[in-house]
Formats: sequence, structure tokens, C-alpha cells
Amino acid sequence: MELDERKRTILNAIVRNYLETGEPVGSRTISKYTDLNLSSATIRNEMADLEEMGLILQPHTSAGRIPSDQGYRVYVDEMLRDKEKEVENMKEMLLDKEEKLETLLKQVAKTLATDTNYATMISAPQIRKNKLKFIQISKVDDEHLLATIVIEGNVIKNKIITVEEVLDDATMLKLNILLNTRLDGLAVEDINLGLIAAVKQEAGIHSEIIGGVIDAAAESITADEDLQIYTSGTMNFFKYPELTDSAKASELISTFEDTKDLSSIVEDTLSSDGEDTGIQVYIGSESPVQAMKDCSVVTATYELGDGMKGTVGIIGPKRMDYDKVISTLKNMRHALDDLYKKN
Amino acid sequence: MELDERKRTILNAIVRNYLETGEPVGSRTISKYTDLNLSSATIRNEMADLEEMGLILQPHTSAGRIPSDQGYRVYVDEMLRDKEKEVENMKEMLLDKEEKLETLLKQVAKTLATDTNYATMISAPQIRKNKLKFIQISKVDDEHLLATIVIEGNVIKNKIITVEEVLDDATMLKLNILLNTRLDGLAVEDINLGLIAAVKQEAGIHSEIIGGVIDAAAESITADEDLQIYTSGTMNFFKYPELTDSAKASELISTFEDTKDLSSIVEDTLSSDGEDTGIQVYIGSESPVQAMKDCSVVTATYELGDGMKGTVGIIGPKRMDYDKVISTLKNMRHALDDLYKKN
DNA sequence: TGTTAGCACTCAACTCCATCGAGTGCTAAC
DNA sequence: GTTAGCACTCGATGGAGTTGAGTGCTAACA
Repeated sequence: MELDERKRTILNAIVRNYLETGEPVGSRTISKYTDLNLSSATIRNEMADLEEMGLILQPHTSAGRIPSDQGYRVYVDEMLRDKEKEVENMKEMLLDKEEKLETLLKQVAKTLATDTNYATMISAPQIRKNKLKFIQISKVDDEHLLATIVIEGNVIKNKIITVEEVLDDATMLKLNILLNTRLDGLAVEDINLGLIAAVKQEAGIHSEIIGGVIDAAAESITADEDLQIYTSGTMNFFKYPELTDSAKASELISTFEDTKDLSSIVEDTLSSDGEDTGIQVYIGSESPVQAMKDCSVVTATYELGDGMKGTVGIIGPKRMDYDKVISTLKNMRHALDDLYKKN
Repeated sequence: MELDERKRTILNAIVRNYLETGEPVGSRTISKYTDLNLSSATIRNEMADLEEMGLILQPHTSAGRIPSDQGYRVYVDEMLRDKEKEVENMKEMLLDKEEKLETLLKQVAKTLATDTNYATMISAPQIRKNKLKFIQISKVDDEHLLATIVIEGNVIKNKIITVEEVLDDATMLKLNILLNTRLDGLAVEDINLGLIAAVKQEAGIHSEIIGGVIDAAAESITADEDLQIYTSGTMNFFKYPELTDSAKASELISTFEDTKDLSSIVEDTLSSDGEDTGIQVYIGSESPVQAMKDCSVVTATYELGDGMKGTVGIIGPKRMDYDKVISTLKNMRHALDDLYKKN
């Protein structure tokens, strides 16, 4: 069967009406809602077709219809293609004058949650170019050295190293020179056992210290596996009855607590980011996370220049206001873009 | 009226029974539950007294009794005094080999949540001795300097400073010496405008850079106002029906999301920490947070040496298993203690 | 004087049942 | 192809009756 213009109109009307009310919508409603001027009986016939095509479904006999996952999909795809929405002026986001990345991200998550009334998540940007830019050890006091490691993108890591012996300034200088000449510009795959052995040997009696520093350095440029994710607006789930029976809510909330599941969304978004919009919509069971099978997830990738890419996502009921969510996310992307340009 | 031995026994029986079942408990139950060998009629008389004293209450006529906040209080106080519980051997906590403080704290929160089936929170230790220990600037590349600031307790802060001019090694050395001689060992209150002006003057043409570094330093030793709090086990609320009607759950969860409310608990705990046990119990409306008026909160302070104090808390229904929670928290304190000694 | 048995009373929770109404599918007529 | 009409389905709602746990009170008992 074909999805002709009239069927499409009716499907859209069903989806839109259901988004608003959250109740199954009946034929009579559609008959009045659209300007097709068709009687409810005709609508019923069309609806039977749409149901056969798997685009809408009945929760039970004698109830109205609600969109199926596939029905939402048709709706969303059409919306995304149809109107390359002009970016509305969102109320000025409080993104200025935040210096710490962490604070900024939390801010973003919160703003989005407040604006949309859905739950939100944002992942810290993943650093792609993991090259060492600068290494230095300094003497904090007689027993402690401080290793400072800067990697590309000006991300800084520190490590305190406890030493037995007191090192004099000349030795410190020597070790610093050694570290920088041998390690600068290296990526993680360049640091192998052979190199470590060679540098250690060169360090002579201080090989142990050097070993510690190299370990710290290696850790710094690899250890970002566990990507940071910040969430906000979890309590918004409670605004949508269809998500709030005890079992579902509990599962959802615990998903939001344990970031493992969320990272799978982040990864999925970052990898399957073929389209130019950078917006991804997961409806119901399309989501990589099982617990969100009754939700929809809309994600966007953002970029803070330098290949530092992160993901921001909005999670709500399947009947979320896709239109608003998508344009809000687009705004956020631009805001983050601008922010980077300023700095 | 006096709370004699028999009343006390009956109160305890009521509380304990209610903790187990979560249902109002009736006179007949108590009559069998205790070894007082009293008929239900007698118990009823005593219960009427207890109700008059405000220690128990009836959800509605013809229901059993449940403990009031005040009743819980009597019960908990007695328990805390009675048995200075031997610390049971808890299953080995996974506190070893965690190097990062943040990871450790998250771990602790999670372990506690899993062990107790309640929601948990832990605050990062607040640094009390805010003295500068070591300052250093280094050249990352021609346009960027890295300021590294170590404060007591070996907490490290970094800041990247962008410079217009390229600085040569001699200048760097000079500035470093200047910074360390003038600022080492200073507390936040010592850094005033006068000092800043003096140091800037000494720096001559590089006063701007020095200004930036001093700003960063001052920020480092003060800016920890917004204390970090990690939570876990929020979904455990759903295990207790009395907390799970939509309105309450939503309020609770949002309290857990916004750390502001939680910090008020942390502050309260840290300040009113008179007793040697370091354990604090807030029952219902005793809690400084309004949203938790249907919960109980048990907190403990922990110390990672060096006056770095933090708070760990467990939040559950009023009928939580105080006994278990308290001994679990005690264990956790000791575990954290040991951990510090090892490092 | 404290304890107990007995009894009337209360009230939430549950079941049963009738009603209502929104919505459907089908058929026949336009 | 569209529409009016009708029988049918089924969740939701609400009232009536029942049950059972629990109480308060009183009178009798040790």
C-alpha cells in the first residue's frame, strides 16, 4: 500500500494531536482537526490502512490510535527534511564568563532541561589528538615531586610523585631536559616498552622517578576512556505519566545515574554522525539503550574546535515536541561554537 | 507522663516491626511479638499513652500505629547509646588501587548504595588549610604559559595564560623566583591589594603576567566554595512505596540532582559534629532540607588526614534500618581512614 | 490497682456490578 | 469514493456490599 498525501496528512494530524494530549486520538477528532473535510467514517477507513502499514496502533480495541515507533519515524524524518528551521532566538544562554569546562557543561545540561522540560545529558568533549606537548617535573618539597603534563588541546594533568632521595637542582634540570627531548610530541602508540627502557637507562640512577613520570604521562593520554557525562532534569520524567509507573521510572533513573549506558548513546551518535545537521533522533527501541525503549532520544554533536567533539542529548517521552527539541539543540550547538571562537 | 520500661519496650517493638513491614502495627501483633505476656487490650492502653506522648500516631482511625518522628528519635538515640556496636567485618570494599579522588568518592557512594539499598551522597573533602605551597610558571609554547599552583594537602591547580610576547628563559626564571619568594606559604587572607601591587611592581614590564598568576592562585585557594557532591542509588527510593508517589519522588530526585540542597546537609553535619562518633541522624523534618521531610538522613564525617574533612550520607525512608546503616557508615569511615594511612 | 475479655464501632481495601461513553468495524445507501 | 447508521467492545467510573484489622470503652476479675 502506498502512503499517499491524504494518509500522510492524517498520520501527521494523529501524531501532532497525540504529542499534545498524550491520549489516543480517535477518528472524529481527526475529522474535525484537519481541513480535509472528511467524515469520521472515512478517516476510520484510512486509519485502518495506516494501522495495517504499521504506522499507528491501538492500545486496545475501542480506543483511539497512537503513533507506532515507525509512525514517529516517518513524522520526524519529514519534519527534519521539510523545514530547515530558521534558528529562533533562544533566550540568551548563560554561557559567557564560565571558565571551567565542567561548570560550563553542567550549565548547558541544566539550561536545556529547564527550557525543554525533558531530561538532558552532555558528554565532555573527547580529546582526539592525544599528543604530549610538554612535560615537566618540579620539586614541591624534599619528598615530593610534581609532574605536570600538558597534552594537545592544552589539557593539563598533574601527578605527585614521592621520592626517597632529595634531588638537587642540577639533577632536576637534567631530568627535565631528558623528558622533554625524548617524549615531546609523542602519541600514545609511540610510547612502548622499548622507548621506556631506553629513557630509563639514560636516566641512570633516577630511572625509577622517570618511570613514574612516564606512567603518569601514558595514563594521561589514554585514560580518558571513561568519558565524563553530566545529566540534568531527571525529574522531568515525572511530568509524563507514561514514563512514571514505578518500574519504568526506576529503570530510567538508574540509567541516568550509571553513565555506562549513556556513553553508548554518545558513542553511537559520534560514530553514526553522517548527516550535516549533526542531529540524531532515536525513537523508542531504536535507541541503543534498552531502558529507553519507551522514550525518544535526540542528540547533537558539538565541537569546541581542535577536534574536541562531544555529544549533547535530550531524553523524553516518545511524544516529545521534536520540533522544539531539535531547534533548541541547534541553538545550543551554535552557542557552543561561538563560545569557542571567542576564547 | 513517664516513659517507663514497659512503654519503652512497646515503643521499640512498634518501631522495629514497622521498620520490617512498612505497615502500621496493631496491638495484637505487639502482644505476640514481645515477651511481655500482655493481652492486646493492655497493649492498647499503653499505646494510647504513647500516642498521647506524641511518640506514635495513627494514619487513620482503625489502623495500627506508626512511629512519629519523635518516636524514631527516641529509638535511634537509645540505639546509638546502648550498643557501641562492634564494627562487623563488611565485605572488603573496593577502595584499593584507586588513585583519583573523584573515582574513589564515586566508588564509595556506589558501594554504599548497593550495600544498603538506600540513596547515598558523599562530598569531596573540603580543604581547610588553604596555604600556597608552591607556584611555578612554565612555557608550554611561545604564546602560552602554564601556571601550576600547589596548595597544602598537595592539591594542584593549573591555569593556562596567553601571552603576547615571547619570554626568554632568564625572564621565566626571574619571575618564578619572584613568585615563590613572595607568595610561598601565604593564606588567602594574606593576599591583599597591597601585596599584589608590590609584587607587580617588582615584576616590572611583566606585571600583567604576574597579575594573571596571582589571580589564578587566589582563585585556587578560595574557589572551593562550590563543594563537589557525588550521589548514587537514587533509584533505591523506588523500593519504598511511601516515597514513591509521583510528587514526592519527583521532589526528592530533583533534590539529588541539584547539589545545593545537599550541601546544606554537608554543612550542617560538619558544623554540628560535636559527638565523638561523627554520626548524625536526621529524622523527617529534622533534616535541613525540606524535600526530605519524609525521609531519614544518616551522615558521617570522614577525614583524609590533614584536616581534609568530608561528609558521607545515606538517605532513605524514615523506617530505614538504622542499625545497619550506622554500622555501615562506621565501616566506611574506618576504611577511608586506613586508605589515607596507606598512601 | 492493674489486667483482661468482650463488644460495638470505624474505616480502608476489595469485589461485584451497572452504567457511560469514546471509539471501532461493517454494511448499505448515496 | 464517501457517508450515515448501527451494533459492538472495552476501559473508566462510581456506588453498594463485604471483609477484616484494629480501636476505645466498659465491666469483670485477681
